[in-house]
Amino acid sequence: MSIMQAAAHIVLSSGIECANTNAIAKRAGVSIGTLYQYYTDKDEIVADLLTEIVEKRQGRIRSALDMKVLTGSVSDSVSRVVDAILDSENEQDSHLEVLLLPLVFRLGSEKKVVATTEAMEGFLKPVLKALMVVSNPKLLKRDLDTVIFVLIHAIRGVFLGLCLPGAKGISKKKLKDELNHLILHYLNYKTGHS
Amino acid sequence: MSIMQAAAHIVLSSGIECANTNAIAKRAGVSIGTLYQYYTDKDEIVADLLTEIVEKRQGRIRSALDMKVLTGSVSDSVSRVVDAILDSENEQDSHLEVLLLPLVFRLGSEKKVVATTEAMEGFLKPVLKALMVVSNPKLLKRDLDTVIFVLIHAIRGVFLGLCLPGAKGISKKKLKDELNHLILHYLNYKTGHS
Amino acid sequence: MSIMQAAAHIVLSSGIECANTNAIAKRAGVSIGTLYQYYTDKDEIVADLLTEIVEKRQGRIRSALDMKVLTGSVSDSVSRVVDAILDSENEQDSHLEVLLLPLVFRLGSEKKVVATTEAMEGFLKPVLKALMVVSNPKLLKRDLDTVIFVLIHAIRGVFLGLCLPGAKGISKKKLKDELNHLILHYLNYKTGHS
Amino acid sequence: MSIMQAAAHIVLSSGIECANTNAIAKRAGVSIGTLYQYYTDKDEIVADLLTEIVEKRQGRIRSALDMKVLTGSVSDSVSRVVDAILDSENEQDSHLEVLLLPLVFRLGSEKKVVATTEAMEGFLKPVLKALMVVSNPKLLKRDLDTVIFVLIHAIRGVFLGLCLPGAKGISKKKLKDELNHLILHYLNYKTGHS
DNA sequence: AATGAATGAGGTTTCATTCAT
DNA sequence: GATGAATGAAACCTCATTCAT
Repeated sequence: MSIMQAAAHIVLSSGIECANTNAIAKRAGVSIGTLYQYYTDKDEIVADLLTEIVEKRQGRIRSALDMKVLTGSVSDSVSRVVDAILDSENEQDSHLEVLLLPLVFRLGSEKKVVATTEAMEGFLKPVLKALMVVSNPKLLKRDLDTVIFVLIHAIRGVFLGLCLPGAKGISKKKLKDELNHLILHYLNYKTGHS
Repeated sequence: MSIMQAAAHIVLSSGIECANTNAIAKRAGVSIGTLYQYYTDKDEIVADLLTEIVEKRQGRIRSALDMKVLTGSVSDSVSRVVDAILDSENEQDSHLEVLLLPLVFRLGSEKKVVATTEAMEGFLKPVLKALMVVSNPKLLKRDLDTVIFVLIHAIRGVFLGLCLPGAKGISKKKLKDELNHLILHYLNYKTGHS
Repeated sequence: MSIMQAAAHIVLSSGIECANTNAIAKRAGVSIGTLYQYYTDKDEIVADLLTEIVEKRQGRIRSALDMKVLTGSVSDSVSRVVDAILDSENEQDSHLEVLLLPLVFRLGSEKKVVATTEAMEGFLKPVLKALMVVSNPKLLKRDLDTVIFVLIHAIRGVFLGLCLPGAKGISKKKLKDELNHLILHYLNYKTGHS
Repeated sequence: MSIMQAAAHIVLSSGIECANTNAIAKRAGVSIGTLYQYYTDKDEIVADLLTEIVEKRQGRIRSALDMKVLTGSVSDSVSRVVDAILDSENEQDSHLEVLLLPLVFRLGSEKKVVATTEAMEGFLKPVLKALMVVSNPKLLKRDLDTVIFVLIHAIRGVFLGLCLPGAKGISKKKLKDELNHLILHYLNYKTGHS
């Protein structure tokens, strides 16, 4: 088991407070000395783990949109983005993300951290902006930055909410439908259900 | 300065990692012994701080809705809730909430923690449900629990997003407008702008 | 409840580690300040408690022997001493004594401590010595101090052993018989059973 | 100096209250961190120290009896046991035992503690029982468990008494003689002196 | 490269004791 | 006398990190 996997496993199964470097090394089956040859310090392990998760999701979103933005309808694009955000190859990645979030605030800015928010925002912003401007001229009357801020954080809130205790009974399929609904209506499009 | 205020101040100005019991006691101008006469352990300090913030907001929301839900229009109710959530007597409360959130996961459930999510959810859920059912029969065709889940976490996401670095340029007024817009359109109401 | 009783109660019911001054004061229904007006420090509380127990037992032994040593037989005297040691007005005194013993070693010698051993030894020694010399001339050939040392610590060992977990099934009556037997045979007297 | 030796040394020279983990580590010439890599907590140090002492004595008693119980006389067996209990390779072990005894009551039962009493009792009980039954049929009329209880705690009392302040003038040789005397007479055997 | 024993700064918590009211 | 909030020295223990092998 890699050091990264070991860290993820411990955080998920025992909580952040158990994820100390000695425990991670032990679980990874390497010595603590070896761990420190691959990572300069603990922060780097956390940062890398977070980065990995975020980049995985980013990749999914990117490939969901590639080449199809211009050709498909806005509604299709939105649907693909929602799928890409809510589907996770590794089911536990988003849970991990919530658990690691705290540590982001501890990480010095000089560290190579791609904070999850910024990552999501940084990537989605231009895509959404383009999408919106092109396809719905009415939006130009509103403040685009604010619209995007609301959109991104609303999506993100729902996404992270999935990992909280209150999300037990929620069906993923229904959630995707509603999220599509939310986005499209917010952008003044019609959807199937209403 | 009270222990609670001292804890809040340190978390906000220096980060969670600096908020150790000695530092809190020092900042509060009391001895460490005194601190431990008021709080049984560090977790309780965090829990109480979080509870305080959450309850303050809950109070605002509650009084924003009291007596006016039935008489006013849905659009007015939503607007009042949004105002209550985004306005903060103490400007820094929401920032603090984001910083403390992580620790909720560490806190044993036996502690008197009103986790922020649950608190918001627990209180808003019935209000929103009533509001929706009464005023928009079309919603009955959708799954109400999922709708509410999306609504709450979307609002919450935007609310918490305000404290992240990316929110610098966002005007609160515009944000409120957009959030109202988001909610009402999601619930199939019309608003002024679109 | 007096401070002394409170201390005894806590030690017996919750162990020495729970018997701190604050807990004792609380249980006694007085403030910690009041406690410190009656006792100069914690050691004095322990010392007084121990002294109380020891003196109570000493009183029992003394009155058991008073006036009857010269008139009765050795066997009767021994029997009375054994009774006096093993019977306890307060059943829990000896248990308390074992639990407090540790603290004796902590107590500075300048404190008014009558250590249990010394107390028992100091009082029994002359009595036993007189008894022995008078009634069994053969003993003079042995080293009286050693004989008494063995006797006292053997009795004391059995007495304290009563409070240890292994003593559950032991009947007090049988124990007294055997202890009488032990002592008398050791001093070369005959008893009823053998 | 090993951690164990350091702990023993401090307890003997300065008392239990000075035997804190920092002092032990310092005396042992290791860091406090190292100490905690070998022992999970302070209780374990005490428990191990006690266990070590008890097992050392147990070993002596065991080897004193091995193979010779059946062939030799009862009087020889008793004499060997007494020697094994009172002789100590390390002169200070029994003193240490008395000082540590108190702490046994504090130690959770889940700890690997072989409490001295139980250890002594657990081992001596069957040996003594066998010895008695085989060699003195008269004893069967008495309650064997009580007899053994008295014997063990009497021996133990004398043994531990050796470490108390009152034992200064006692010669070990004379003491052994008297203890043999005590035991054999208690079991209705005759010895040389009387 | 890999190891893991050793480190020690620093965190949390306890509790005997004081002293202003 | 009585009170009890406040004190702070000192205990226990953790864990990120180093470095000799």
